[in-house]
Amino acid sequence: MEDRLFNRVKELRARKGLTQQTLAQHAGVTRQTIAAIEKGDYLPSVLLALKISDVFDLNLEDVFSIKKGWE
Amino acid sequence: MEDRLFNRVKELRARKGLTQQTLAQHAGVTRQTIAAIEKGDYLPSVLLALKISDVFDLNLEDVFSIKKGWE
DNA sequence: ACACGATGTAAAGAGTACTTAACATTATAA
DNA sequence: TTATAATGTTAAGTACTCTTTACATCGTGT
Repeated sequence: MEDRLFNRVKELRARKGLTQQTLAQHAGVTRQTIAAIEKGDYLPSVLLALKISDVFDLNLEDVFSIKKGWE
Repeated sequence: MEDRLFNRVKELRARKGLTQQTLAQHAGVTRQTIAAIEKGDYLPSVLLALKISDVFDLNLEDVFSIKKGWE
């Protein structure tokens, strides 16, 4: 049993017309960090996930969600 | 400007009558990890924060929240 | 053709989340 | 007293988040 985390950062960012750069600045991280999260390279910390959700004016659960799966 | 994260894990766990051990099992981590989070030693990942919130049947924001500060 | 903004991607290093293992204290119960 | 469950705490090690630097591609505009 392995849980994965899905996020809608790329979609929501595009919907708001934000560049990776500006989202990164608002969240206090680098552009590469945003790119890596969108790509699914790794999961953000709670702090960063909360900041990103703040930028989108959404609850964290609306941006990041657990998908339970097997193996 | 430095942001900190506060959590109500210890309070909510006590309210539910859960031990660190059982909460840890439900969240898929060790007892020491729960203890460290309650103590404020470090911040959990989003995945773990979501799992813990799940155990309490609460939104993540009701368990973990950013406190913005200066210096 | 040339420049520029946005994105994709990769690698090295710093810092941190989490595990495992250990030992200690306290409270409750047999 | 002896045992057992719950918690506090620490240390070493592994895995991962995030930064910095760098180079490449694509699309738009001049």
